[in-house]
Amino acid sequence: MGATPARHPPVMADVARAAGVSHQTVSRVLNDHPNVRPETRTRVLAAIERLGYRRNLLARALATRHSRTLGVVSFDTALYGPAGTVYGIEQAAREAGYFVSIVSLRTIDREGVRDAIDYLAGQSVDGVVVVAPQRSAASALADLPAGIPAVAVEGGHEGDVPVVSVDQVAGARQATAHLLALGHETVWHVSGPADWLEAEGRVEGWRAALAEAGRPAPEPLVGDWSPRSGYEAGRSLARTPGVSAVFVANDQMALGVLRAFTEEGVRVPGRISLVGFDDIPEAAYFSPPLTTVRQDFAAVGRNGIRLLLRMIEAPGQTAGERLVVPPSFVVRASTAPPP
Amino acid sequence: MGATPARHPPVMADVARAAGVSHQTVSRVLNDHPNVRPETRTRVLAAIERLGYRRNLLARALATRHSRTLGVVSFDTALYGPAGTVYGIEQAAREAGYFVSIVSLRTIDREGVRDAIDYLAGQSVDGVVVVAPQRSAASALADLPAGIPAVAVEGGHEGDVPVVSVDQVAGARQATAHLLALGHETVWHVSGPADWLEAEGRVEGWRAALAEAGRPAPEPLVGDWSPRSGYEAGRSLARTPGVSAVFVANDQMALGVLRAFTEEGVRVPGRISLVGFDDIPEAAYFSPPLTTVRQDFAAVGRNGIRLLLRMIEAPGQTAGERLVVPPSFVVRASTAPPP
DNA sequence: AGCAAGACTGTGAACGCTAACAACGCTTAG
DNA sequence: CTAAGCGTTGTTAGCGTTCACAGTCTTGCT
Repeated sequence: MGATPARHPPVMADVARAAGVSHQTVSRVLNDHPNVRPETRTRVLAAIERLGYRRNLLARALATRHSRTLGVVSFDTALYGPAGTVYGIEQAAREAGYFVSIVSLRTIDREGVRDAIDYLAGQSVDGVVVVAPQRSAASALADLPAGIPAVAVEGGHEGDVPVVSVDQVAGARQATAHLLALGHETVWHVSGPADWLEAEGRVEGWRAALAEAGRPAPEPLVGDWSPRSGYEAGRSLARTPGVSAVFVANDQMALGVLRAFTEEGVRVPGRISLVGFDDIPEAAYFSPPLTTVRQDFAAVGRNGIRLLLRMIEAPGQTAGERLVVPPSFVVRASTAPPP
Repeated sequence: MGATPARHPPVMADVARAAGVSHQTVSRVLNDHPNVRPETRTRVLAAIERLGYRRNLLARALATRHSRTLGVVSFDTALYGPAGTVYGIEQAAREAGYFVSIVSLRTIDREGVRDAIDYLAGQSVDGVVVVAPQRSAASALADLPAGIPAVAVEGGHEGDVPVVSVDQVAGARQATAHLLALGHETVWHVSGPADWLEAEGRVEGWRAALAEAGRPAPEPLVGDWSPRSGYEAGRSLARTPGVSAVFVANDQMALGVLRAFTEEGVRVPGRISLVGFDDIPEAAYFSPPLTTVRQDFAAVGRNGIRLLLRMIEAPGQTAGERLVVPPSFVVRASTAPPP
């Protein structure tokens, strides 16, 4: 009772003293080493409990040279897609016994991604997953610091970093083909912003379906994912003669289009059919309920982690793998044969 | 050239050797200590550059006993509210030169929150912000491990942990008063799930406004925030005679209500007026555009960080502060006088 | 010239943990 | 009866930083 109670939280040595053993024995108990006498173990455990001891993970990571922490580099985690992916990542990592440290970039350029990864490397993360939906982000992966396992999700294939993503082209193709099969002459497109790989993939799929059917591809209207930009595209489309089917690159813009059509007196799907992309939770409750392409973002995140863990556990084969999650097409009430 | 190139990334000692100085001088350069000769500084900098040296933040944190990292405990980061808040937190923390480590709980109970905070404490985070929109989470804050600065956001007042949140009561009151002022006899309510503090606050504000006007409060319908639950409430409401105004506890449910009304042939705002809560990006493009209460989630996150940093820099006055962000009322086209 | 004050740099010891090895006591076989 | 073997524990040395202190080398002043 002579020593003043430590002002700092207890450390391993304190526990050792309290239990009458060496710090190393405490460490052994904590790490489930086999050769500790049961009685000693319980004594140590009791001391830990009594002192409220918590092991310092930083010191542990410093000594072992790995942290059981995975780094995530993301961009605008408030968007539906990235948010869902990051959520999947967190859950999968936790299940595998890893923790997650997130760096969320405001603007996503080569330098930002590099800095983020450098920071994470400084934290001794065991691996990194980069949410790289934009071309600029994906290309930043080309010159990753070697030595640290990394995967990209929601991105294109660049360098030899493994990638997990939803097959945008297939989804867009299916959406377009669906409209064509209903009898529409051609399908218009409201695309996402230029730098986004997903936007590009959807344009590509849409073009491919059109080309397959031998139909002309109208000039796409370019949006920025927001309902507002969809609204503007919708106004323009409503006034363009001959438009009977529109494939919109995401559901939020589709809502904007829908709103513009309502204001302009264009009935959906009576006069114009509409297909979206993503299947946000709201889409089923639009008026009319939106036919769309569902992406399982959480699955993308989970698979990203699975791939990353495989790389961590069996390094070497850093083959530029590519894992594709198939989208699923959800038919609701916004599509019908042309008038 | 005799030494084999280190298999591990270079450490401070390597830089020191390369620059012909002591490791301590390298440290000084890195930490911008004043007393380093300019020439020495550039020599060290050059060596750092040449070797591609990156300081090990773990070791630094271990030595300094703080990590310039803030911990975030959150729940379902895929929801609009928490996602927005977490985004605000990340941005504000980054601006202040802090990093962010996130633990995202699947279910939010006392034990989960405790574990999360313990883990973060083990990471030597300098502070913790808990996104605690549920009563169970908020009450978990009552027995926080002392010593580590913490604030709660989006939560109620419990224990003496400072809280930042949007004034739910005021928002709900305003929404209800708006409907009353339009001439509606009374206002019905579709509430959020039981355990949520925000749901409770909105019920309270709604009740208060009704009581003030001396109007009876109908039994609220309870939803779970999802469009689907709103849809069900909407069907029920459409068939209840005498309903002319509904205040829905969030925009997603309001969308569901809207959909049900459309299906039942109930015109909005012709026969029933509708007010939502949150102002999600989609709300302005509903049919009709939704009158709603906007919450600035990012501001909540930013203020949470601001409060936390104040606590970190000036410990001691852990007074149970309470910072309230005012909501703002956005009138669109879903409200009108009763028929 | 002499000497203190200041600038600059180096040395050793933490920080709290794990890894590697050494040492101890007890059993068991030769 | 002794040596080897095993289970169990303690000791020492890192992991890569920073901190406290002790030096050394300039200056500028008397």
